[in-house]
Amino acid sequence: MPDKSSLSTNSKFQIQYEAQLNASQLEAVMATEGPMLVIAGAGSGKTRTLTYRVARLVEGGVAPSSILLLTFTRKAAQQMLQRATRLLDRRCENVAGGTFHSFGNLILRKYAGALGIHSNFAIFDRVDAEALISLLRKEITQTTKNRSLPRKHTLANIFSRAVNKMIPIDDVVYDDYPHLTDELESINSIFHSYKRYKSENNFFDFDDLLIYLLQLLRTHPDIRNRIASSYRYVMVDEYQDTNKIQAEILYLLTGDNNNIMVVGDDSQSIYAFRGANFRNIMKFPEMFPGTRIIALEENYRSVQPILNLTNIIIEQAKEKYSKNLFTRKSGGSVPVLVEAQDENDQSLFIVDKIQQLGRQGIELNQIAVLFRAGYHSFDLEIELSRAQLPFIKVGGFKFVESAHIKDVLAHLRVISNPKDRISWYRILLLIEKVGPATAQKIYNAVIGEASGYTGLLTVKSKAIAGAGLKRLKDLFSIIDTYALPLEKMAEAIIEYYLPILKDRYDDHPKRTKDLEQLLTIMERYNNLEQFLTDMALEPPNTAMGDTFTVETPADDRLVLSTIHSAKGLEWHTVFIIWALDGRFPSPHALHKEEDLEEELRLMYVAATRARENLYFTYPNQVYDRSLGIVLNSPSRFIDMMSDSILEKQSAGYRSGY
DNA sequence: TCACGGAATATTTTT
DNA sequence: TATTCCGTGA
Repeated sequence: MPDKSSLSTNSKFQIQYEAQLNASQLEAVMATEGPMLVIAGAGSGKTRTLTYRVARLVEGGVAPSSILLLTFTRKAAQQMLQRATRLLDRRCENVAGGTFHSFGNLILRKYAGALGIHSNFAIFDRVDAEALISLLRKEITQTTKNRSLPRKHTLANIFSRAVNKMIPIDDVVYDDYPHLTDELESINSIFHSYKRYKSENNFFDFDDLLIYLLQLLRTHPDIRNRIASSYRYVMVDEYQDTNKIQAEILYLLTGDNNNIMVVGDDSQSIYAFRGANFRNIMKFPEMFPGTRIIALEENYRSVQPILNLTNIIIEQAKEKYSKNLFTRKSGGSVPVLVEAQDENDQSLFIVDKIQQLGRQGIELNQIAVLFRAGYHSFDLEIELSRAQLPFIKVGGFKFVESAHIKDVLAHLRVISNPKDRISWYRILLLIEKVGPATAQKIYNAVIGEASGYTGLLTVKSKAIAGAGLKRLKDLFSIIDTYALPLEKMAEAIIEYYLPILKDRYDDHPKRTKDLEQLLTIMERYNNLEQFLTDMALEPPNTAMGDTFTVETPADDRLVLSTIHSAKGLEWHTVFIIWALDGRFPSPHALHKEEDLEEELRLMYVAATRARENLYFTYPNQVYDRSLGIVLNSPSRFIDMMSDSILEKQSAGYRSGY
């Protein structure tokens, strides 16, 4: 334990904290003891502060492994620790860091036994969860002939929201899905089957990682103490996006020393759909009496004209901590609102503008196009390819969620866990002449064999004499007899799978490339369970179809991103597309004030990503089929701004098309 | 029992 | 665009 006097003087530190931080940042970095809440405005050096604080603690003699840094993504944690390492030395690499979910995973692998759970649980990602829900949903549809049940996707959303907010399913449905109240009985019934299946088969979905962690800490004071005392300093980034479960976990995790620091910005809370509540941040001082509150208000990111605009956006919020953001960055031009004739006109405008910027010497990776939903960029992606502008897409549909990757992973999963019905169905249904009925028969037979996945080899094949099944048996037989290492196993599976892939997908060359990428990733692993866990918890965040080869910062590619995935990042020039009222805010958010507020904050997050240039674009005259009206005005969040704040232009590329 | 095509339908964001 | 349902033919 470092003595306290050494922590409060900085004379013998090699890092020049005073020279490199402003007064508020310095205060946050130097005050290491006791609870602290840092309210950090957009671009105010939040990451910098956390990084320096890690370095500061380590430099002051705190053991790196007793520092826990919880972040929103694994990448964020890695980056901070890398920077701290550059600042100080390699000791910083040993700081424990990651997401709440990965932390839950880590702890539960060790202590699940205390809850009566096997610690070799497998992790269900969203796609798996939906596959299971779909199966259970079908059972209900068949028995009750109820045709109006919500989609699996909707069901998964309802379940997750209920769990994350710690409220009953009924409340979620009444509040957020009132049109489904007639189906409550079925929805609850599917939810219970879903939970039962998970516990019977030792599966954890994402939410379970938090739920069981909380349960463990609540019910086992001894374990809780052991964990709490092993982390003397806890830091949490993006606190505005934590939910009730996470807040309580933190509370239980913080031992007697109370050394907890959370950093966040209530104005940037954009994960309410996942149970996040920005009021968490207001409640923090109540939860931890004696909390020191520090506000970071100087913005180092954006030029004044951008800040003028973003301040007007956030002023519209009804409920917020007020902050006073200011910048010393002078110059810069007024943000621009561009009216396009239609979606393609919008895309052409972006392409042209990016080429212009290129001629001005702005690198592609300094430019980002942001949007509300993954599919908003489809048309733009086509035009970018046509113009041969390389891009990388972040957010939306993910690589590991795409069908061909899931197919290959499913083979590995039945090897890892032969009881995994979802994965068995998945791989069996790929085979010619095998449908749901046959798959079920085979699955039951395999389970009956009680010899793991090789049970398939001894299944009587009179009913199932297909050549396709024979191939699968051969595959498993080879894997089993030669006890192939992970990489060879995957190669064998892919070789088996390629003909199926070619048969099923027209775009198989692209997908084949993805599979090669998967192999590259697997080279780093020698443990199957570890690999499968990482694929679920910390998959590459790039969208499918991308060559997502290891992060190459030098790589000069334009960034396309959902706003959610752009959190915490910044670019020289930012385009926000589809800034059309009825798309952004989305029409579903109009009925409830709090939903509308969240959309507003989302717009704020998007706009505050820009350093020098900010463009909003919207296609005019978009007919919305479900609403039955033509959308033709800019987002209400920016529509009222005067020309001195937001300059108006029109694109008009379409006429010369 | 399976495969396939056509048609209707729809909320989005992520660990 | 993806999902799901339904009918038809093999």
